[in-house]
Amino acid sequence: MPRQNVLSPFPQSSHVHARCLKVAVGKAEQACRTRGARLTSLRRRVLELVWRSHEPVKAYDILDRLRAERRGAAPPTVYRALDFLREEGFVHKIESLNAYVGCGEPGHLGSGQFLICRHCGEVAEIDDGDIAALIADRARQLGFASERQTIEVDGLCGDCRAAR
Amino acid sequence: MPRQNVLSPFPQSSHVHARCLKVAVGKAEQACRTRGARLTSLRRRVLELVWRSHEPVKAYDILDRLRAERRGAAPPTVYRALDFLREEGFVHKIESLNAYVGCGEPGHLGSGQFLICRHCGEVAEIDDGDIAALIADRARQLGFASERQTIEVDGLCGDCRAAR
DNA sequence: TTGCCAATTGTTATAATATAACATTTGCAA
DNA sequence: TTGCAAATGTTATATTATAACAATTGGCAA
Repeated sequence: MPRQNVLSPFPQSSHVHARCLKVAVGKAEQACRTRGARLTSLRRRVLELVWRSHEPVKAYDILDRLRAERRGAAPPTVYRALDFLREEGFVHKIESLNAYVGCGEPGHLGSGQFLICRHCGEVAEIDDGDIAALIADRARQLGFASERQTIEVDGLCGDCRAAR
Repeated sequence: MPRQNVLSPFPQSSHVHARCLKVAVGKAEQACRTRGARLTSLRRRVLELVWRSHEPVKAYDILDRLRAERRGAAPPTVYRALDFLREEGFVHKIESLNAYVGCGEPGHLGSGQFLICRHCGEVAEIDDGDIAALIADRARQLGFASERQTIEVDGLCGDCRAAR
C-alpha cells in the first residue's frame, strides 16, 4: 500500500465549496488554539480569501479584495498574513505560479506534492511518503542531505481529461 | 540499478570551471547546428553568463554584466535570450529562487531534478527516471496526467555537510 | 488597574522580477 | 537585391515582494 495521503483532492464539480472553506478555517482555529498561535481576524480573512476556490490565488488578488473591506490594506498586510499562514502550514506557495493555495491538512508537516491542472487551474495536494523518501534517498546517494522538497506537477486533472 | 543520470554534479572545489563553461557552450553549439536553431552572439553570451558558476544566476545580474558590454541592453534583452535557452534546454529556471542555471546535458529532454545547497548555493541536476515515474504513477492513480514536473530539493551538499 | 512590552498592523516607499508594444536591424532565401 | 521573418533595440509598464518606521493592540506583571 502506498504511503499516500490525499491532503486536498480535486473536488467534485458539484461540491459545496463553503464546506471546504469552513472546514479549513476550523482546522486552523483548532491548530492555533493548540499551538498558542493567534489567528487574528485579518489572518483569518486572508485564509478565507485563499480558500475562495481550489485554484491558487495571487497575493495582489487577495489585496484587491482586502482593500474593498478595510481601509489601508497594502502589500505588507497581505504578505505578512501569508507568511504567518505558511509558517503555520495553513497555506502553501506554488512556486511555479507565484500563487498561494490552502492546505487541506494544516496539522500535518512537510511540504507535500502539488498536482496543478493546466486546464481548470485547480490544484490537488498529496503527501506521498514514497515519493519523498525516494527523492531523499537518491539525493543521499550523492551526499546531499534533503531538508525541503518543492514538487509541483503540471498536467491535466481527471475531469479535464474526460472533458476533452 | 537506479535509472539515475547525473546531469550536473556538485563540482569539486578544485575543478577548473572554464572547462564546464566551454563544454556547455560547445554542446549548445552542436545542438543548435543539429536543430537549425541560431545561437547568436547575444544568446551565447547570456549562456556564458549563466554558466559563470554552478550557482543559479539572477536575470538582473546577467543584465548588469551585459550592460557593461553592450549599450542598450535592457530586461527584454536578457529575458528573450533566457527564453530561447530554456526552450532549447540549455538553461533551467529554478522556480523557488527565480534564478537560472545551466543544464549539463542540453540534448536531453525532461525537466530533471535539482539539488540546491542552502550553504554554498550551488545546484546539482539529476534526471532520475524512477522519481519521475513514481510521481507520474501516483498522480495517475488520482486520474491526473503528469506532463511536466518541477522538483527542487533544498538541503546541504556533501562538501558543506563535511565542513560543518 | 495600570502601565509596560511584544506582537500585530498601518503606512510609505522602493526593490526585484517580468512582460507589452512597437521600432529597427539582421540574415537568409527566393 | 529585395523582401520577409527572426532577432534585437527601445520605452514603458505590469507584477511580485520587501524595507523601514510608526501606530495600535492585547496580554500580563506589578
